[in-house]
Amino acid sequence: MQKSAYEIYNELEKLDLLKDSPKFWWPNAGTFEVVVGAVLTQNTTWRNVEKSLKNLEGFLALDAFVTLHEDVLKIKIKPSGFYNQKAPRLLQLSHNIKDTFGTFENFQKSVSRDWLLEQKGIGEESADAILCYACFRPEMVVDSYTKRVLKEYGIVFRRYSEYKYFLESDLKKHFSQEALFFAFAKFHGMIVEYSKKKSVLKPLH
DNA sequence: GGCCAGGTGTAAA
DNA sequence: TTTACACATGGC
Repeated sequence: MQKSAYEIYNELEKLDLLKDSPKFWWPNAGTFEVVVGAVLTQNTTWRNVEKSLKNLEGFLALDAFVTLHEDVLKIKIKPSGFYNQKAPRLLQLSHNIKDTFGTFENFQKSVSRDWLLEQKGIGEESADAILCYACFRPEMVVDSYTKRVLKEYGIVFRRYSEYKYFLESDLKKHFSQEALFFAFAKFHGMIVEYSKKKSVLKPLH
C-alpha cells in the first residue's frame, strides 16, 4: 500500500530532523541571498555554495549585487562551479528583478512562477526554491533528495510536475492556506536532512 | 583517481 | 517529447 504525502510528512516529523536548522530551514530565508543560493546550488553541494556566499559578503542584497562586474562575480562564485554560466545568469536575473519590480520586497510580493521560469538559468526547481524560501510562498521544492526519498517509498514519477502535485495536493488537504508555506518549507527541509543523515549511515549505491 | 553534488539550456533524434 | 551532452569545483 503506497503511503500518502501527509503520512510521509508525519513520519519525517517524528524524527526531529530540523532541530539544528534555521527557522525556515534555508539559511537567511526571506532575503535576496536565497535567490543567489538557489542558482549557485544547481548541481552543486551546499558546502561549495557556502564558500561562494562567503566571498560575496557585502553584496548579498539586490542593490549591492547589481554593482558587481561579471568577471569579479565569476571569481567570487568559483568554488560553486559552473561560474561561466552562473555569473551572467545571476546578473541578468538581478537586473530583471530591479527593472521589473524595483525592489526585492516588491519582487517577493509580486513575482509569479511563470516570470521566474522565463529567466535564463531558472528552471522549475530553482523557481520553487525562490518562491518558497525567498518569497514565503506555498510552493513545494522537488530536488534530487526528494526523488531519492520518495523512491525509498516506492514512489517514482517521470515529470517534475508529477512529484510536485503528489506532495502538494495531499498536504493542501491537511493544512490551512496560511499554514501551507511553513508545511512545504518544513517538508522539503526534512526530506533533505533525512536524506543527508541516511547517506552517512548507509551510502546509497 | 573516479564519481557525484540541493539543475539548466541547447541540439538533435 | 525524449535523450544526450556541456557546464566546473571540491569532498570523499
